[in-house]
Order: sequence, then C-alpha cells, then structure tokens
Amino acid sequence: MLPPSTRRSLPMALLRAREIVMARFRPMLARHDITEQQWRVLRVLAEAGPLEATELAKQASILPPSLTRIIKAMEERKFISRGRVKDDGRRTRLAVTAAGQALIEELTPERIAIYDAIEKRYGAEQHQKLLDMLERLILSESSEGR
Amino acid sequence: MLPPSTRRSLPMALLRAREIVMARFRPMLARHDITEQQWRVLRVLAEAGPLEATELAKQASILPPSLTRIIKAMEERKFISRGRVKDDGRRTRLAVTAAGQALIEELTPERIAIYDAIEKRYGAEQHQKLLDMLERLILSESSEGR
DNA sequence: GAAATGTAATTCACGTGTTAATTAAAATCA
DNA sequence: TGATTTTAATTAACACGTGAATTACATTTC
Repeated sequence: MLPPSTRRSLPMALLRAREIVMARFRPMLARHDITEQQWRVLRVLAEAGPLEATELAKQASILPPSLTRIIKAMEERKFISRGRVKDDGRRTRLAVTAAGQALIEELTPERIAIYDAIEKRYGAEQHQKLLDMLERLILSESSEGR
Repeated sequence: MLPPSTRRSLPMALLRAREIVMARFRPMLARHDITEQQWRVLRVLAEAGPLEATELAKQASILPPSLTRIIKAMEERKFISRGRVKDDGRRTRLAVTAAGQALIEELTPERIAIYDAIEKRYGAEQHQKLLDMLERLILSESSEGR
C-alpha cells in the first residue's frame, strides 16, 4: 500500500469526477435560477413524497443547517411547503408544491438528455459498474465504527 | 437508459462517496486547525514544487477566488510563501515553506494509516479499479466540447 | 508608441459546508 | 408533577464554491 499521491487518490478522484459531471447540469440549473442543492432537495422530496426535515436531509445528503436555508428559499419561491407534524411540535413536514412539481417536470427531459449523454460517452456498462463500486465503497465505510 | 433515480445517480453516488471518505480525515485536519482544501493545496504544492497560482488551482481543483483566500490564510500562518514571477508582474509564484513541509511530515503517518484502512476495508484491487474507472470518467467528460 | 485586446489575480455577492451553540418541544426519570 | 435529559430544528460563525465584475499587467494591433 503505497502512500497515495494526491493526484491518484480517492478524495481527489471523487472530487474531480463529481465536478466534471455536475458541470454538465449547471447551465440548465442556472437558467432556472436554482442551485444544485436546491434541485437535489426538490427531486428527493418529489421522489420520496412528504418527509420530515431530518429524513430529507439524510436522503439528500445535506446537513441540517444547509437544509434550513434551502427550505427557506424554496418556500419563498413556493416550490416546497412546510407544515408541522401532529403530535410532535419539533418536527417539520415538507412537501413539494404543484409549482415545484411543475418545475421538475419542466426540467426532466433536459436532465435525462444530459445524463444519457454522459452515460453514453462513458459506456452504459461501465456506468452501472461504477455505480455499483461507489455503492460498495459507501457501504464499506458507513458502518460508523470502522 | 432509464431516467436516473436521484438515489442511484452519479452525482449523488460521487457526493456520498466523497463525504464518507473525507469524514475519516476530518478529525485529523481539525486537530491541526486546517481545512480540507488548505491541506489539499499544501500537499499538491509540496508534491509539484513551486507553482504559479493558476497552475496550483488547476492541480488542486480549487477555483481562483478560493485559492486567493486559502493562500492568504496559509501565508499568514507561514505554511506557504508567495513571490512574484520575474518578467510577468501578474503572476504569483507559490511555494511550501519549511513550516509547511514540517506540517506535512507531521501528518503523513496518520494520513497514510487512514487511507490504508479505507483501502483495506474496500479491498486493494477494488480500490485500484475504482481509481481507474474514475479517471476514465473524468477523461470521457473532459474533452470540453462533449 | 498609443490604443485595444487578452490574461492573472483579486474582489464581490450570495449560497452552501461544517462545527458549535442555541431554542423549543418530547421523553425520561425522580 | 417537576426536573433532567434527549431530540429536532434553527442560528451563528467562518471557510469554500460559484459566477460576475474589477484591477493590474502583458501582448497585440495599428
């Protein structure tokens, strides 16, 4: 096990890979004046259905302080609605509004086209394999302890 | 090519994978009061030798505005020195100081131990394969055009 | 050699990442 | 019941990511 050169290391490779993939989506998001994180939150919430904040944060890989700000912004723009959970005054229940759903549907064709283009350039099999390997990495590290 | 669910998509998988890997290094960095990005800049500069700002930014995957701030902070702490390039008053020449080198050397054993533990949990072969696949993804997307 | 163009670095503005502290409400315990 | 502890969400503080604008210096063009 050689000491990893910074160039060939997981942190760098994962960072670069993510940057270069996201770069393809950024023009689309910028045209609609939403951030990458706002888009992620919106999609996760739409796919999962109404969620509490903690659960949404976990599923979207967003930390609670960021989620608070993101929800605030998206509530003002009427893409997400916020309600209280019955029987527990601490919890917040979040849902996608009709306007939020409309935004998702508006962007979906382009989003798919962009993703498919990436997949095509990389190769569909490679793509599936990479997703599997990333999942395995996440699993191998996520047992909290070590 | 199915529309990617947010859960199984490259952006999410790359994000989560990177987060979970970096989480292992954060305690070490926090103990020395340096950020992940400062550490990356320092190591890239140490490995490559003195560089101009633009080149360092590229190699460390840091945008110029961030690099400006990072260099400022690390210059104040004497980990990096800043000089002018002869014959071109616009360019900045950056180098690791002795204190910077000492910091690197102090952290290197732990850094290697952390990385090796990750590699061991994931599997050395898988690890190399994953690095290869990530490099390929970066290459397949980095031809600017598409 | 002066004006126009190009480039490196910085600054600005705003949103997010991160950790720690705080607030509000539940749950637990005495 | 009342006090303590736990939990959900927010707030605070500071650093980075990002795109746009600015500044300073070089290069090109006329």
